[in-house]
Amino acid sequence: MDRYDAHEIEAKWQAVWEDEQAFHAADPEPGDDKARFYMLEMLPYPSGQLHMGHVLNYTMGDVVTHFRRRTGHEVLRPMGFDSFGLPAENAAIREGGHPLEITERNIATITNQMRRMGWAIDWQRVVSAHETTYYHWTQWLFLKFLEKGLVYRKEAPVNWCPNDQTVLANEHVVDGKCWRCGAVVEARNMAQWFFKITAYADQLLDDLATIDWPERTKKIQTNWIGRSDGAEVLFRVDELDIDIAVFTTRPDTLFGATFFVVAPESPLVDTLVDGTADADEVRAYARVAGARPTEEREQREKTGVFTGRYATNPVNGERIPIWVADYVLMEYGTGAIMAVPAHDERDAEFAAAFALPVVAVISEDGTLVNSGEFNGQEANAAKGAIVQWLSEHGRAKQAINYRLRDWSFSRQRYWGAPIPVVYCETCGIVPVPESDLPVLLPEVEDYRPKGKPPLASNEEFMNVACPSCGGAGRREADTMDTFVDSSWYYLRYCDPHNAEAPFERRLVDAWMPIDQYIGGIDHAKGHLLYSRFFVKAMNDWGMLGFREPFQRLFHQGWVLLDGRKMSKSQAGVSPDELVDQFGADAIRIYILFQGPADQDINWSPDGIEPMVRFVRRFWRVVHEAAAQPESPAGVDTALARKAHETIARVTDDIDRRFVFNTPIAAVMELVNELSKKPDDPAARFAAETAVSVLQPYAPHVCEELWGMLGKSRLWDSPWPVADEALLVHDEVELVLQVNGKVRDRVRVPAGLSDDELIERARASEKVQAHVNGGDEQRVIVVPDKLVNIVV
RNA sequence: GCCGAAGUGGCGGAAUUGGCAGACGCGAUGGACUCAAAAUCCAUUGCCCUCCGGGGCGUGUGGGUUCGAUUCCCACCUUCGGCACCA
Repeated sequence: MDRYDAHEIEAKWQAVWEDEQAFHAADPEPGDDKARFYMLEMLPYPSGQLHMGHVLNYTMGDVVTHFRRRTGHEVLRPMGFDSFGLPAENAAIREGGHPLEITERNIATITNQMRRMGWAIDWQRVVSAHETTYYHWTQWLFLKFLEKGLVYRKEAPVNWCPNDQTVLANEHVVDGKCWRCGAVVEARNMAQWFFKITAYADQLLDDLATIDWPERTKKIQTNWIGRSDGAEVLFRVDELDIDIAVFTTRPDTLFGATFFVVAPESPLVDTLVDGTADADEVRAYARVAGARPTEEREQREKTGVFTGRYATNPVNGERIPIWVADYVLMEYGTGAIMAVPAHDERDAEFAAAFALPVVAVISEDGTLVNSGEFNGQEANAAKGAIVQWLSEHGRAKQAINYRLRDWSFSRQRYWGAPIPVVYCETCGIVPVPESDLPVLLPEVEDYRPKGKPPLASNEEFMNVACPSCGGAGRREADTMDTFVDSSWYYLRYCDPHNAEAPFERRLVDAWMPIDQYIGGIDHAKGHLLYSRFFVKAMNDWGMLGFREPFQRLFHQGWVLLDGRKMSKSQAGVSPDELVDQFGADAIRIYILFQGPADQDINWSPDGIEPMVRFVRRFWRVVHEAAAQPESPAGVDTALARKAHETIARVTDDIDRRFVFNTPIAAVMELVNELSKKPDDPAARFAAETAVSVLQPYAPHVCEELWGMLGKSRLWDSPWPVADEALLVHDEVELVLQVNGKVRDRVRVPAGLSDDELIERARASEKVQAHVNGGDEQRVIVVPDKLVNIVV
């Protein structure tokens, strides 16, 4: 028997797969009816090397890829690099090189790491965001969104990261900090580009019901979109002869509105105070309060000033004072509220601070009081009734508000796709014509951020003729957020070399939506929301024929080092070093055997050595079995049954349950059984089965053993099918309970009647001892499993 | 504050539809092989008691439903995650 040499075997089969392009997915032919499966894991940022978190992610995807291939699917399993953007650029700054050079070096390193892990990737479809052949179409899509009115430029308060020196999307501010670098984010007013994702808020919410995603992820998106159903109610300011609208989710409390509040940034402030005695004072407050940094504003100590004006409550005609206070936000609703201190905590605090009246309108039993003709109605029913009554008088309408904001995606950084527009003094903002794409990212010496976009100081890039009038124009100097690149990369994989269009609809429709997507839950409200938005928009324009990109989603857990997420450069845990030391197969088994793949793993190398031992033992036991004669077809021994049971368990675990640790345990059990029965007539069959079902986990050693068993091309061989007849046991262990406690176990033939089973139970001495002559109250029988005697 | 997820041996974890708690692996203990070690193999291994037959307890805590609960229900504790002056 040859000694098991992981490195020799792994290099050998990796070379074969490379030569054959074994995992290349064939393009769909028009009219073919192949079963297809699109398996995708989130693509890596090439800001360093792979770490064990990637190894978990991609090994899991690899098991699914092999399993689906071998169960008759044409599987698309591509790979690419999210190579534009902050992660890669910051890596370049850290290492003191140019982003292009650093990025491409990292891509080469990661590619090599991926090959050494033996992952079944279609290497002919590699896509990198920074390649002109890719960002050409990112720019093309930008123009399309612009043309469709789903992209706009606006001066708005945005999140500025003082460390990364760029604007951040709301999605990437966590607890007021930049999610990448942790710096406290500042509010700044800047002209920025936005995707109008809010236009799809409802669909993004409703269509969650159509996809198979973890509930917690749907919850995150639901919270983030933050839909509130309510009403818009008009309050009249008689002196000025104007109406002010407020949004409320509690129209049932309208009779309890005792004052009215306007946000300090609201343009209404000026209108309201014009000509009042304290106008200057109010304006001064509004100016200071409106400019206050967000963190300070969240201090919750209520501040505000009375405007001197009154609004009329449309339900009862009461005149209530209008205040300006910074606890009301301009961004949400209408920037003005009716305040009901009796039933809103914030309004209550404000009323307490400024001695404003409080009128309760809902009693303890949940019905309305002090509410005129609505008294006695149940609060929820009253909501509709009051809005109905008001709308008949033209003073209210049903309304919906969202928390979701438009996606700000322009970045004041170098390493990204240039935004293809030109500013012209005569024509304004002019899109670059499609025929002039791509707008190439110029090579600049000094790409570092300095508070203004680095491209702005490149005169050669900036100065361009206006595409519309031919006069002097200036290019947009901001670049696109890397999340724009990753919002459509999975579509490009379907048609990666298309030079005429981002993709051909026929190809995308054949593969999409993605059957299984795997990636970190940290992308729940960013990438996963943006991508859904992109697909919905493109579907509306007829570019593709589906409305959701990711049909099934799974989040792998983190690989933690000392309780923290692993980063790309942790000493001693580089996949390369581990492969050098233990071999790829052992690493692959190790990372999936640690526990359920959606659970965090505390990194410790201690678990790897046992997996190496298992692979060696597996190797030895299969070699011993190979010396045995072929197992006869339909061989029926306990070992044969164990093998069939293993097939059934592994298949069900991967296919239906989507768990990856227990199949390894099942194969270990089979190998243990086999090692105890080396002469069993089913020994060879058991060995073949173990090799076959372990192949998705350890493709190299299994391929080698498959060859040793006289077979070839396991990666292309059909997945084994368990013989149903041999899954049924003819003898079962019957559990005997007395009063619900296990007292004995006996082996009985399968399929006995209830009466026969009770007979066996009564015959047990141990059962008799516990029944101890007591009266049988009741006997519960679970056929082939259990008898419970209650005395 | 609102919403959600999770809590099982010394450790990672298993138990799929309410039916044998602890599969599989680690670690530990004892033994075989060896001059010795490594590797390998065998046995034991939830806790407590034991006259070695067995008995009691046990899945975060306290209740409940049930013949029977890690699994279902209620309350609570702890940890983690999302949202949060969002009207």
